[in-house]
Amino acid sequence: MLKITRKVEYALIALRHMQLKESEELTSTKEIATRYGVPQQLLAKTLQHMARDGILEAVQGSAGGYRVATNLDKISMKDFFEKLEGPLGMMDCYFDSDCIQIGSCNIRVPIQRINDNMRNLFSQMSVQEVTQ
Amino acid sequence: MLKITRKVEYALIALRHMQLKESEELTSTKEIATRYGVPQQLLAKTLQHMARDGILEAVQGSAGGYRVATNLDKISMKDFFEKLEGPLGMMDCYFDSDCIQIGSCNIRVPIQRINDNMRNLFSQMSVQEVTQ
DNA sequence: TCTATATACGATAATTTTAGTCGTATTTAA
DNA sequence: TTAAATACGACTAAAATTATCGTATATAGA
Repeated sequence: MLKITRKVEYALIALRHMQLKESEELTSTKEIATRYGVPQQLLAKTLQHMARDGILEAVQGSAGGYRVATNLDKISMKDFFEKLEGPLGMMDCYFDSDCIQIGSCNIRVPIQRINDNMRNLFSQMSVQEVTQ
Repeated sequence: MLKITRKVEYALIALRHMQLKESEELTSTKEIATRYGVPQQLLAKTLQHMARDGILEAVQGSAGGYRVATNLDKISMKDFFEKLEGPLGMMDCYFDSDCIQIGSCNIRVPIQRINDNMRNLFSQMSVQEVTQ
């Protein structure tokens, strides 16, 4: 429970790796995959995902690759998680309300309180803090 | 990602239900299962688990059941999670160090920092706060 | 003493989620 | 033209979670 996924893990590894370089320099999927022993195809999807979300800029073609496209100080870990994995809730009923038991559930409100705390924690933490 | 499990969910539902009663009164698995529409066998295991951990007291036999056996104000959500689900880490390497990539991993330390924050959050929150 | 109704718990099955792979298309530097 | 890169939907595999089964034991009450 309360585990981050490989997708997020690989994304953070990639961002941290890129931040060790000059900001204009490109990094290929292969470079990261071999350097950190990570499955290249899955990493590729993750980087593509981040490119779609505007976190990375992709350069296509033979000498292509990715570079950081935004100020990571301005992105919270909460937003980062949600870009990659969707809504951040400890239980689905935080967003979805189609749970049949919703009328009889006695912990919905308290769980939402916990969840607010967790979202708040990750709202106050920037990606930069993690990858710098 | 970052989801609590049904086991924890059912445990919280049960505790909250019991706290609405006189402290000596017993609650059976069936009572909670039918009241909240929760699978009885799985709930049973969860309650047994809590009994082993000293959170609940079990009374066997025909008119048996469970009652809260401890001061829930004194148990943090972190300890509660760990009793039910084991070590609370966003990545396994927080506890296990047999990851092959541990030498080349560039995010171990930052991830541990995040994890410390999360553990800290749940350390400061009592079960009572959630189930009262 | 018998029966109904509880808890106790290991083993197993089903389901869901996560992780990883495949195949193909497109882009572009050399 | 070729090699090496990104783009991406479809699919498969693996792992984790959720749920069930079967059996044993305890005990209140008829």
